[in-house]
Amino acid sequence: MSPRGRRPGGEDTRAAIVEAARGEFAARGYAGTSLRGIARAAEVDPRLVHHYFEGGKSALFAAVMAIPIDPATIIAGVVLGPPEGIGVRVVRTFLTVWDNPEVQPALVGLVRSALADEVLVSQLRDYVYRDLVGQIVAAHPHARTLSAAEQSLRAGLIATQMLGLVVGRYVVELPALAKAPVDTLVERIGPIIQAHLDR
Amino acid sequence: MSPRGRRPGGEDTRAAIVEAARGEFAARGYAGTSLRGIARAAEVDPRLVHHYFEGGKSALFAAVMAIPIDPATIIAGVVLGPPEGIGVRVVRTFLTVWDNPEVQPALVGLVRSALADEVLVSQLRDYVYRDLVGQIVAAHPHARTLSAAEQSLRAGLIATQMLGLVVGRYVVELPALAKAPVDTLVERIGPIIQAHLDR
DNA sequence: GTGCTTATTCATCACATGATGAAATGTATG
DNA sequence: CATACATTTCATCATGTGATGAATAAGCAC
Repeated sequence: MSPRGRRPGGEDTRAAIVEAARGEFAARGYAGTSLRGIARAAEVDPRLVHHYFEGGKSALFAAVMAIPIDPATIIAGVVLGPPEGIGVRVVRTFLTVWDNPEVQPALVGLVRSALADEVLVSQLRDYVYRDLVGQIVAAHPHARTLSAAEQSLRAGLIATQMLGLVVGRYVVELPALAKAPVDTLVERIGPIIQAHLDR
Repeated sequence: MSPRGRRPGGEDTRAAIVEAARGEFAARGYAGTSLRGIARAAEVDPRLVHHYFEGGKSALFAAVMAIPIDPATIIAGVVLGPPEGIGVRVVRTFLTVWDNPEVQPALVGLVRSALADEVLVSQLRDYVYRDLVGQIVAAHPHARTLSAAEQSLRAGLIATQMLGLVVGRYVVELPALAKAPVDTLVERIGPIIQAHLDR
């Protein structure tokens, strides 16, 4: 009962499409990107985009921007260890993930597109708050004892700092931020996060 | 030699177009917004958009998003006064401008669109760095004595914080941030900016 | 080779977009 | 009223878009 016929060998063209799509989405956002533009960038017939990604543009976006990162794992690594070091661990972990050239284009594209679209932005909001920053605040021995409103505020302030870091370093690419070594940023920003949690 | 003919009285329809355009650009970004969509939202014939804004979409965007804010004036107000209060003044001034319902939609639309577009983002970069944060750093008695590289880094870190504030409070609209009163944010974030300048 | 399956190409559809032209309508001046 | 100009409407163009169908080429099992 082995499968007949030609094998789905076209792994290279599919990869070309994915790569081109990542680039386009990252540079132009979701609305500004066209399937034909992607095909052009990948030097491929536009029909192939539909062939490999049934469901069209949205499916392609979802497939290409599927981040191979489990937030729970990230959080787990950050939360482990002494509470007085959470700040620097957050920043370091964050930067390590984002500096990984494997996932950076996808993340940048995701943020660029999410910030420009009403429905995507609500998903981003939930993600940032519930899956990331909220977890961090809830894991800190002092911060977790605060009122719910105060915890939300702390989470918001931390989110502010991390969003700004992402936007400044990876989206807007402010020179000084984009060039700065990870250690420098950890050293400068880590304590800020820590202060939001401690005091 | 008084002008003959009908007066350009249609001030209301023009206003409707402007308002609709602001809303659309703010919600969908530049690429995601169509002239016909704007006309539809304004309940107006699409041709009128071209009639009132010659030059099409880009001209309309430029006209509608022209921010009635002079950065120099803003900076001047912030820089005046004791250096140890710059941090809180920056944050307060910033929030006051952005909370103004007159300009908020335009600013949000501008940021949303800028973050999704390659060429707009470079303008945003120059603006943030040269016209805003750079000026602040250069005006601080301690920070201005630092090396150029260090000044850039400080500016970048401050930009991080302010960008994050904007994105978090006005674009993503994280609940705790969006609801927080100005005083609270000034109190929490002001010292962070100050620390970037002082130490 | 024969048959089956996939990859690739070509052609095309219906639709939305930005843009422009021309006519019709309204409103002021003289 | 007649003229002049702005507003508004209607019609249309070329182009780009996402999407689909059909045909051809290529690889693998039998």
